[in-house]
Amino acid sequence: MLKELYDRLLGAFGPQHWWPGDSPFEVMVGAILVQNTSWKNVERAIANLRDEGLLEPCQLFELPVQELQELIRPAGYFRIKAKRLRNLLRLLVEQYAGSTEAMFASDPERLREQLLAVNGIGPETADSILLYAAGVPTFVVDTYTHRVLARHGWIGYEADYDQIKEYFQDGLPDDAPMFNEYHALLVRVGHDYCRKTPKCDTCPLREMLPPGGLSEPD
DNA sequence: CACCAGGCAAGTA
DNA sequence: TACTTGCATGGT
Repeated sequence: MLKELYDRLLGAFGPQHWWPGDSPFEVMVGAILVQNTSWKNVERAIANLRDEGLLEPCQLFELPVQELQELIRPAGYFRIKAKRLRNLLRLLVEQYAGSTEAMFASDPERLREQLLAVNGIGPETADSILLYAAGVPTFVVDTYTHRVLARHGWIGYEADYDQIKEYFQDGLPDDAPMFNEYHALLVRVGHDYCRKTPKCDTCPLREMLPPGGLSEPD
């Protein structure tokens, strides 16, 4: 069922080419910066860091917080995100000598716990780092995932992050590239068709509703 | 003008 | 435990 949904989304939209950034570290930075923010704004912030030669763990950790704030300002929430970035950098630099390879060599479940212990990293950011930077086959859940599936009756609106994550991982093979593409496709269909004013009439999923059909938004 | 974007943590009762 | 609010820029 979930595989069929994936095939249909891929057929309707094609590959989304999401987020193999120039380096795993850049992906980690982006994972923090994109929290509740459009990717377009994040691109400017990352470009600022790249122009300054700061897309490297130790260099960035040495940068004073105020300067970091100014560089990432276009991504919004710049004061809190500067703190959050530095919290992540502290883990990377102090526990893994600033090496993403060393960090990703760690056991994925242990690393997930370590990431979640960082103030400013919640489940989606942790899983985004694991999947998109480390290549670990873990499913990333976001607000669109929840909304699309709930509205189509696949899950209940009350389902929480870990329940939705399990729902996907139990129903699909452990395949990181597929999880990568699946999440990107769900964001795409959510953004295009499943907003607060839905465009369900033209949604590609309209023809594959499970028994129960569309439910009311929230 | 209002509303939204690839969340998260802190505050309140 | 279960809600609510703050965080902030840039695009529609």
